[in-house]
Amino acid sequence: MATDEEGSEELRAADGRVPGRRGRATRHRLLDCTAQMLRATSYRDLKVVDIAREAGTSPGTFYQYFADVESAILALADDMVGQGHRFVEIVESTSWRGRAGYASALALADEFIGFWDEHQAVLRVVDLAIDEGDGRFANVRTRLLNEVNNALAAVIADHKKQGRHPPEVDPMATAGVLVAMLAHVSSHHFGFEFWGVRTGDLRTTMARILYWSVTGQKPPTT
Amino acid sequence: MATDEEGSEELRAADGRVPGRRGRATRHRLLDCTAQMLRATSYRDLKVVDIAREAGTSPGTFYQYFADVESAILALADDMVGQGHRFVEIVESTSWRGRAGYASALALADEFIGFWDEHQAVLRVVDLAIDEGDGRFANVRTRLLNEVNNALAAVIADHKKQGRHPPEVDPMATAGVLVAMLAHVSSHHFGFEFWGVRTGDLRTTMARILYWSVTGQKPPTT
DNA sequence: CGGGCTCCTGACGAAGCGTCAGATATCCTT
DNA sequence: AAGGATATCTGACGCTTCGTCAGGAGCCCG
Repeated sequence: MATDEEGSEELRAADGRVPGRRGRATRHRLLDCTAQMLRATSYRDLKVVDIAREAGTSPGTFYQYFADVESAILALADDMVGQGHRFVEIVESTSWRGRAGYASALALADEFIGFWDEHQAVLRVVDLAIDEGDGRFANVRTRLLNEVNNALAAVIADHKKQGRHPPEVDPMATAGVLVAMLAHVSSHHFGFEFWGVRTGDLRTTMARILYWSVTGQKPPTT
Repeated sequence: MATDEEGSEELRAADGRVPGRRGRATRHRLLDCTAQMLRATSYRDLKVVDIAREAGTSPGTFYQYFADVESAILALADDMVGQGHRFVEIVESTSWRGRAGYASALALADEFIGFWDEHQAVLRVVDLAIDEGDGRFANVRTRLLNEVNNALAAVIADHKKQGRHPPEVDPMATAGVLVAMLAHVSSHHFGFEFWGVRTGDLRTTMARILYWSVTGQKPPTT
């Protein structure tokens, strides 16, 4: 079904063998150095030789564990996917009614902004690779956001069932657009400073749009 | 003040001279081939040699007019900026009240989706280069969207003055988030098919969010 | 202690980049 | 219309980075 390549059970080296203790340690060291150098250097300037040297090994060794630099970053991104659950917990924590609901909206905006700040180095490469048409990274992004998306869609569908949304509201499309907004604005919030817009204002704005789109009600005045 | 490099008045070749008739023709031919090959090939696989050969010339000639492939695409992107005016016309065409306003919202969503489909090859590289921290492309994107952004902010500010928005609404931040949403969803609308969301649904969803965020009113039922 | 497996090395050929000295085309002057 | 000056083009070259591979070093166990 799925390729054996990055199979979840067995880790394989380039030559097909299953790495032992020493091999796994080297692989891990290479990943650490990749992550560390990704924060300092621009992704395009990340050379295999440099990573290998930083990890105290040689380029040949790097290629034993990863097909290229992107594959190494893909592994880093993969480790990040599980943390997408943080978003779901916020979405499902309240009924989204009244002030508590608006607080959830704010919390969700905060969580997105914080998450993107925390993982910006890796996430930037994810977006970059997706723009270049790399399906492996599109898959990672989908897995990261799928849960929140579905959770949000469920809440919206619920509100629709209670007559708070007109029939033409599509819960899945609405959730998708909201998640896209959250992810993209979080990713580029520094770029807004050109227009004199501070992150705090973006946070409130996104929370208001979120609250209205989910509940169909105006946000409570603060 | 600004660099003379890409000065709006005088076009310069690599050696500093102002190109004549033949030179400008060659430059134009190179740009055309770049645009054409960008649609067929992935940006990463775009080689200077290939572009030059396609244009019936040699790599040396390419470097006479552009520092690298990115610079050529930057020139293409620059030519696109002026068309951003299409968005402004829609924003300013009505008072945003009632059905006519909602029609504007729909039209704006359509225009964004259409524009991104039309220029996807170049816009993809723009986003890509921005993610890599290239200020020249960030500048292009800003110039492309600045007008709509300001126009939208003005409309929102107007509605706020009329008491349709609470004081905590920041027109500039709201406009920024809306434009970000429009641009990003338009750019990735095919990616939504994973969730079974069709472009038509995205269009309606964005128009609703747009209408509410601008006017503070629920969209009229269709 | 030695055979066999695991793991690592660093030099190498391929490929793309950007440059430059010289060749060619075009224009202008007289 | 010839001839010189300027504009434009060429393609081979040196450089860098990439990914590979044949062989060497380390480790474990009988």
